[in-house]
Amino acid sequence: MAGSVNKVILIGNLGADPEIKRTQDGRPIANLRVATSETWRDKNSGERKERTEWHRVVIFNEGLCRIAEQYLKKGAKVYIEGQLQTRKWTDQSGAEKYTTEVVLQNFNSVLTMLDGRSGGGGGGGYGADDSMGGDFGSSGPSSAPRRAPAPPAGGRHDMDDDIPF
Amino acid sequence: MAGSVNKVILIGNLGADPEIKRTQDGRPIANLRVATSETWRDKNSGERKERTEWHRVVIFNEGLCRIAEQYLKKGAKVYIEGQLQTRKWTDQSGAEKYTTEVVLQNFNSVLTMLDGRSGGGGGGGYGADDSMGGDFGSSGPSSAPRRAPAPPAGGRHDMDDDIPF
Amino acid sequence: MAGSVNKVILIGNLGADPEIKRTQDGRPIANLRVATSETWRDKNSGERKERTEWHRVVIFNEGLCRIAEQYLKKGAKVYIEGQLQTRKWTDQSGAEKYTTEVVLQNFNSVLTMLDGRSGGGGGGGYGADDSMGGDFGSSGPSSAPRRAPAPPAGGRHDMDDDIPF
Amino acid sequence: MAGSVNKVILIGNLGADPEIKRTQDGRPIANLRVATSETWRDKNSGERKERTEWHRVVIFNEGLCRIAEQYLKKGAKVYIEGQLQTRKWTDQSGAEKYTTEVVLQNFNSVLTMLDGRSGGGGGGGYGADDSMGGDFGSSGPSSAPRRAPAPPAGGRHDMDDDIPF
DNA sequence: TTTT
DNA sequence: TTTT
Repeated sequence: MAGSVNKVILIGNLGADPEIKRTQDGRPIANLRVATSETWRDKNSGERKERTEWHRVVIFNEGLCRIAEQYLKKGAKVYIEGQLQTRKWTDQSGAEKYTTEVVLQNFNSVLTMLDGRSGGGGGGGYGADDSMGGDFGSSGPSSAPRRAPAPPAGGRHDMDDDIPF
Repeated sequence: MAGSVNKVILIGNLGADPEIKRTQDGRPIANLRVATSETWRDKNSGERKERTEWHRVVIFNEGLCRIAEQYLKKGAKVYIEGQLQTRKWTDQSGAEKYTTEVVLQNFNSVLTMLDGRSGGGGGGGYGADDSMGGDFGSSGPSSAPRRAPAPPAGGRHDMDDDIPF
Repeated sequence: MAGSVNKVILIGNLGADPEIKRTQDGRPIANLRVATSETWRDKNSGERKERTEWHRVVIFNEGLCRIAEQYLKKGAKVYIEGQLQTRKWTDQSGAEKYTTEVVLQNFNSVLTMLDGRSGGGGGGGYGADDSMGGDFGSSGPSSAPRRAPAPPAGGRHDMDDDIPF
Repeated sequence: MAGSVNKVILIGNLGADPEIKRTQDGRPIANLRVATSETWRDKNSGERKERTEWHRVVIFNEGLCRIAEQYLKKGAKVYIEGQLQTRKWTDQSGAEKYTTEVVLQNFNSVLTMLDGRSGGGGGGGYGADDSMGGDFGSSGPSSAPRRAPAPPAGGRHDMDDDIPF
């Protein structure tokens, strides 16, 4: 159609370790179960309420699969950008089913770990808050070499790194 | 869980006129079918490919329902911000089904018409490119002292309202 | 203009404790300095590079100001949704200056703490990963009649509020 | 810092035709002036108010520059995804200045035309509502085995390309 | 079922 | 300087 956008942004926690499968020709596919939740106080009763939503996240991007496999564990908090896709399938009884997933496949998919918890079982490894950028399959931010030359004055690098992050 | 985000952003076209229902206590619910699509050229064959995705959008917000009812028609291009929700239901045969929808219900839902096409049948009305802001149901003052001309804070008025809300 | 969107999404860390000021009529304004950074490996040299960007975030929303004041400290990791605004001002020498800020003021602003670090000095308090929702100034339920499981009726209060708003 | 996100989403109109410059080594840079605006009705006076915000958008991505050059004109409505960057420069009088821009440079930048208006002067050309994807500079195969018809993973081809990239 |  |  064009002029079209299909984007999902989630910040949530993994309900289980990632499941990694492989296609016949060897490419990895990672499946994540991600929970988001909202809490509010009931207007009438004053009770604290909570609603948790579970999302099926499927990663076809090879670099992001590797990240998922190596660093994500049950309980990890993640930032995800993907797109909505609904697929049809048939269960054992022959009944038609539809499943909607958040798919990370395109150039503009992002998977970032927001904490460094090792999760349920595994030995963590990856440090807290280490960046995992997005789409490891391609170039990446591509340095900003042209920043210096043309634009007025010295680059656009407001680096104040006395701050110890 | 908290520290959690569940956001869907769509720009797409309505596949049909909105369907408006009412709850027993009179509140409106609007259902939209929104198509997004992406096109690309096949790496190998060089063919032009297209993939269309259909989204179920459900609007519980009363103001946005009114907008949908009055101004949106089949074919209209819309900008939508909502959240993902999956609900379980049982069909006539007793089989359990799940349906995932993009829900516009919270304070941060947005529905904006991006063109003024009258669509399939109906007589348009609402002007091309008119904004329809988000969540017209409530507000809350407070202002932005340093901003010279600034919309009321807490207001949900990115709207063009000759519309009587 | 209408049919228009102006949205900024940041996940970053506070470079300093929030600064809270008050307008003459007593409303709070919070200023945050938020750093985002990206790292990548240089194509040619193979070196690891990093670029940090500093953002000025201004909160006019009263509830979010309180959150900032009470729970955010230097070093805290936050999720922010706001809008871009550029304002003109004149410095002491009479020179015209422009400053671009990420403003949290409207209904669709969000401020969420993504960790529970107490930051540079202060004693934390707010627990890790607690959500702080958006726009605490307003509310208004509305339920989700079709949602099968009765519980998740529709609050618009992505907040965790043992916090007394 | 890591675990960081810096994203701007705009839907607005071009205030002027794009300005295209070239670096010494021949790479194009496109500058856009994009207006977003919000309208609301004043709580007290009942007057209709409007606030327009002007954004400086800079495109370093070569494919997107070409799109801008060939298809965008004054008045065009666009969808933009980029990131915030502030750069420092010195004016003729030696005064230090800062300018904040929405930069389209990374893999996850998007520029999509939302209408087909030819704008102020020029002869249109590009059809209404054609998509123009994001970051045409690279790609990378891998596919989506379960998706019946699916765009190549890792590809950045939300594009309609009779355009020869 | 939309759109190009 | 756009758009409505």
